[in-house]
Amino acid sequence: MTNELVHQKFHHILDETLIKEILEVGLFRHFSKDDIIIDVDQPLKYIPLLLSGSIKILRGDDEGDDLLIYFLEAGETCTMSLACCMGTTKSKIRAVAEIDSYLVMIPVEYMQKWFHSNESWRNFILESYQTRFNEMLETIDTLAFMKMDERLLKYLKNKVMLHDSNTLDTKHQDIAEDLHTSRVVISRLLKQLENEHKIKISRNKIEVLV
Amino acid sequence: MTNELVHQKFHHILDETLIKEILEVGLFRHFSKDDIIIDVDQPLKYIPLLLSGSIKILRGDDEGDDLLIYFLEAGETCTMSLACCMGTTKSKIRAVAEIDSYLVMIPVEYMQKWFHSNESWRNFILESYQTRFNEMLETIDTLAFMKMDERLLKYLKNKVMLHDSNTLDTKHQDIAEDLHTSRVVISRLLKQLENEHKIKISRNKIEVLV
DNA sequence: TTCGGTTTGTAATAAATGTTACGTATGTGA
DNA sequence: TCACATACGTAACATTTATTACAAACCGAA
Repeated sequence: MTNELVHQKFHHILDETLIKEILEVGLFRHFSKDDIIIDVDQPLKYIPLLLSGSIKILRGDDEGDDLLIYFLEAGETCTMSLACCMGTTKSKIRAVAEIDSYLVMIPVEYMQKWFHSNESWRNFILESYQTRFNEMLETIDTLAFMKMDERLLKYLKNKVMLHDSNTLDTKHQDIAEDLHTSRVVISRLLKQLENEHKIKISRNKIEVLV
Repeated sequence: MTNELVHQKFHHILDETLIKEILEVGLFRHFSKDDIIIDVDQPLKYIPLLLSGSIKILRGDDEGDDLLIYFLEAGETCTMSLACCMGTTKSKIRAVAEIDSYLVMIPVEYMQKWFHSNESWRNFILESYQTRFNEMLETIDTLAFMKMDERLLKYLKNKVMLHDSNTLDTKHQDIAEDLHTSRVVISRLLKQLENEHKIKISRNKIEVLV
């Protein structure tokens, strides 16, 4: 079943030989919602390929403060881990399962080997880097140029897009943590967005109208 | 003379054959201080390798507002251009010569070709990505977790480090643009840093003491 | 239904940053 | 040396965001 998923999610970019090898050496793992897949300062020994679900990539500082950088979706890999694996080998980010998720974990040594031996893997890595690079730029943009109310709306819209549903079941506190601000600020701004008829709020639920 | 520089700055990472090819197909360019090397929305047809000098990589929004992302030093390449070249082909950043600088510009098609044919080039690209990735993370950190006074001091220290001199000849307005704030704010905070004996201010000059 | 924990609303206040306005210093070239 | 542009200092004020505190609403379990 997981084998099927590997084919399904990766055959468009990785060649048959490689997929076969992935099935041999990869470790299949399941994570439940809110499980921490990798944490800051943990050593990275595997490259994750996401088969299903969704993973939140966060930057955490020393005091446990977080900031959402981007989401990982099925068919993608975490470029952070690539960058980390090659260099310091310590994770600089935290990865948390947003919903139940299945992963294949590839031991780093294969990542290196394949990079020089398999063209489709090279392209995959390169493409991943590009995608994430642009997403990091986007994040920087957001932080540097946007006010909190804009950031909040953007965050909500993005979540709605990824979830394929207009309604998010989330509490204000969670949003505050992702955007690295306080719950009070989020509540205030959500109320404001509701007054502008852009969202509808109820307990543990936010309906996005725009 | 520029040929010498290519060897000097890149022989530790790129092999002889490749360097020879770079000398054949690369275009040598000189930029003076404050020259715009590439601007937002310009199409990217070349990968730059920096031979000497220093280049400021900025993110610019629509209204001409800027934010410094990182500096490029001799022996490095701009990973942004890699990411841009492969994808949208339009630059998402602005590159400005910080001081007089010499570059070799490699046409994109070679970048692709070498990526699959030359191991040392592959490693170079991969290493560049790692370095920049970490720097982008650092930038995100700074924006998300630090206050303006901390950001300012960090900016000054970084510049001092890159310049090999305790004294920066820069005006408050320039700093304000790099950090995406206003001149008044920078002047205020600089004064504050001076009172804390961390810097010494004079016209067009800042001496960093810590 | 009642208790108790969780989630949300809101006010009051503080701190950080942004904006406007204008005065003062400093260097340059006529 | 005088006029002028540029760079800097600073006050007053506006806006945005953070913090604290507490009340109200909601929900599930006993």
